[in-house]
Amino acid sequence: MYGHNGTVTTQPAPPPTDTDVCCPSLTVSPLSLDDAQDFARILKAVADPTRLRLVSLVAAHEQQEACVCDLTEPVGLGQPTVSHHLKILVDAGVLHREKRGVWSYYSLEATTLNRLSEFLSPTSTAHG
Amino acid sequence: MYGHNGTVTTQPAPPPTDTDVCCPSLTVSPLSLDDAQDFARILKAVADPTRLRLVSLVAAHEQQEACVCDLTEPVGLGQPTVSHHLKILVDAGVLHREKRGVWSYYSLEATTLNRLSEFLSPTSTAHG
DNA sequence: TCGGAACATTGAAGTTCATCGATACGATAG
DNA sequence: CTATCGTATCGATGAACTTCAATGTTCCGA
Repeated sequence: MYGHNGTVTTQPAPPPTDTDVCCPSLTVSPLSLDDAQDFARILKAVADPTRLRLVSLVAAHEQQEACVCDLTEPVGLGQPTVSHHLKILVDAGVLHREKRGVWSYYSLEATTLNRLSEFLSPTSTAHG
Repeated sequence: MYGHNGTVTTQPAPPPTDTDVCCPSLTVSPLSLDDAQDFARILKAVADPTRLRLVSLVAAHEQQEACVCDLTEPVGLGQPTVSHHLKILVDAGVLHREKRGVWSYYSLEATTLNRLSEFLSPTSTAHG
């Protein structure tokens, strides 16, 4: 989609590279609009001081999980606001929600953070 | 400041860990409000599809630098809008601007992306 | 000195977002 | 069944963000 101003001469149809298929990197090749929107969606979920603190609180909590009542006080916000932020993090795949009885326990979704970390890493090393 | 609910048994006065001083990690200990705001600011700069594409275009360009005129067409936006996004990225420390003649050449600030990558990495490995 | 080229800045319009109060939902205790 | 507790959702409000058109600024060539 990017090289349409030039004409393809040698290669007839170069297949997408491994980086394109498995884990696109920010600094290797120009991002497609789809990949850009995909990663921007995840990044936007984390790009908020309150949500960063929520993630860190969940990760640092016992058993690496916490319910809403554990989080409202540390971040100093109301329960609906905290639930709202947690929903955004769950929708983005950063946190995982498991309901046990009346409580909702939130835990880390390490895969998403790892994908983000490797995406931003200037030197893409390991390819899942 | 973080482990005050427990009692220290062996160490008399544990100094702040390297992670706290050098490069705080999202999943190690609860973030301070300052650190959260600091990283949220950088993340917010990158949490946009257009800006992600701009960064990737700069990184993939020759000499790993590009001027505004190289970027307006690929992202399909006007010059003022692209300049606006680039300013946000420069202010966040993601890109570096160097003016040569009439042109402004933007290049990657690898340190910031590296810091972000390690910050998000679930298993903090290398420090510094 | 004048004109043009490349880029930055300003002002405005439309949209999205963070936050709160009120309310609804589901589970448990009595 | 009723009351209560922990959460999720809804509606509203004020702020922030994205985008563009118009204008300002700086540099180079004639």
